[in-house]
Amino acid sequence: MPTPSTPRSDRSSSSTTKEKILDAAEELFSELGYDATSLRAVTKTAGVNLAAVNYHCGSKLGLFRAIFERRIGPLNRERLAALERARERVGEGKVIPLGEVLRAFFEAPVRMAAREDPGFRRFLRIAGRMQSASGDHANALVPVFAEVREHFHAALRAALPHLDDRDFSWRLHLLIGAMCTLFADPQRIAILSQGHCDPENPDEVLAQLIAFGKGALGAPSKEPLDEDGAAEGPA
Amino acid sequence: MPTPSTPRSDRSSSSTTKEKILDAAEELFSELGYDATSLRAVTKTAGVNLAAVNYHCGSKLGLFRAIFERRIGPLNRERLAALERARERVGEGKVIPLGEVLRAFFEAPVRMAAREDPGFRRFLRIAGRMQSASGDHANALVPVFAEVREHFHAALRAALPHLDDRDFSWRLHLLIGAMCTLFADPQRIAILSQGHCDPENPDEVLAQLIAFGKGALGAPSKEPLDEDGAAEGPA
DNA sequence: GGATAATTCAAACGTATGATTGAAACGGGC
DNA sequence: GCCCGTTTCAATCATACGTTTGAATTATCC
Repeated sequence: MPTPSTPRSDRSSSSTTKEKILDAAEELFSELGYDATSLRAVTKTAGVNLAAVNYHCGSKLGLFRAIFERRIGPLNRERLAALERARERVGEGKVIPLGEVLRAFFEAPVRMAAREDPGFRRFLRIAGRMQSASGDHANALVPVFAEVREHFHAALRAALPHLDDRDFSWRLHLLIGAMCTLFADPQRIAILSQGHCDPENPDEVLAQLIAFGKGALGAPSKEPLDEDGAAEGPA
Repeated sequence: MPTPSTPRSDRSSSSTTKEKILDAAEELFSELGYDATSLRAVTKTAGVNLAAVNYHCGSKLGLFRAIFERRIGPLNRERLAALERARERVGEGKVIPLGEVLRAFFEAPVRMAAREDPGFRRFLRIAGRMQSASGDHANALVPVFAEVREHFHAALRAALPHLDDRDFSWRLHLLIGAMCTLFADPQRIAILSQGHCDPENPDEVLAQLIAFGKGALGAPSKEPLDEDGAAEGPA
């Protein structure tokens, strides 16, 4: 029963074995997926012994969970804090405007991915892929997003009184799917848009996500009866 | 070099070996993913010999491609036909309204998945997952969607003159991501919405996708300068 | 109905995987 | 300076994988 209380007193020389493993696994999982990544490839990339991952994480599934344990806390905290700031800004009982809620929802992951640490970007890619994955490793982290989801669900619901429950659920689900697709492979849009879009620019990504989300969530509830479905967007 | 010219004269008793393989593979790939599905599981489910898949499809990757070869033709044809019908409806040089283009884009997969054949639903699930997958099997079918994508790209572009190229590319990419997430796991929204949403009802799915897409794509190009991001959706 | 091609089958091949072992090396506390 | 808990390491286990083989079986054509 190894319960590493104080892993190392001196970690000046690079990093812990476990951190090296997590970094390597993050990289490989994000590029190859869970199944296609072998522990041998992980330990080789990390420059550690094969048995180290079982020692530090217990199993391959434990390694996957450990990746999330390292990153999900800061991300969730930042998201909820941003929502709280928005709530304080508008006042106690007031409804937070849609754009503000969406900004609070998108800003943390976008900004954190843009900061120098490439590990977080890779983590986001893994997380985005889990939206449409199955298996133990995917099921293991359903609860991990539950709290954030509930808070933003409530805030968005309040900002969208014109929608009934069904419309609201549909749109929120689709919007999260759009976000996850973006996170799952940011480079794809750079290629498909032939360079028009720059997924490396956090301001651009954020602005686009918010504009997209506002339009999608804020669209009218029931289709107006006129048949021509021309864009009613531009004021 | 087996080149099965006429596979079978009598196929009254159930189906061909290859069809049994494709059906089983479709089921397992859609539930477990490509890597987690073994040929042994496929052949066992299909009730055929293990070597049959290599005989009929060449390899596991060939099996994956064969699944797409069977389904993608009818889907693409139906989508392009729907777009063509919409084009004829509005007249030669006219711009097809956004809602019509979106309907042509979404209707075929939604309707085809709703018809009795459960195989197509599974195929859609596989296809949706490929949006955020990597590896040979995912790369193998990039060109498979190219033609449809180009046609709808052009039609949507014409319907959205108020957007610049960058905004347009962002929104289209995000919209396709939202759709793929839905196809990749239709049951998820039924669970997360606590039964409010019924992904089995094609009319509901179609209406929601179109409403979502119209709002998302049709949203104003540049953020209005007023700071409160209240929903401008409801007229 | 016999030759010929197409298909099915059981068995095996070589390799890769996740996990485990037990001994060796390391580290801090006294 | 020795002891003990922690960590590393090479070696190995059992299993699962995709693929291949060659013989047996079945369908097709003349």
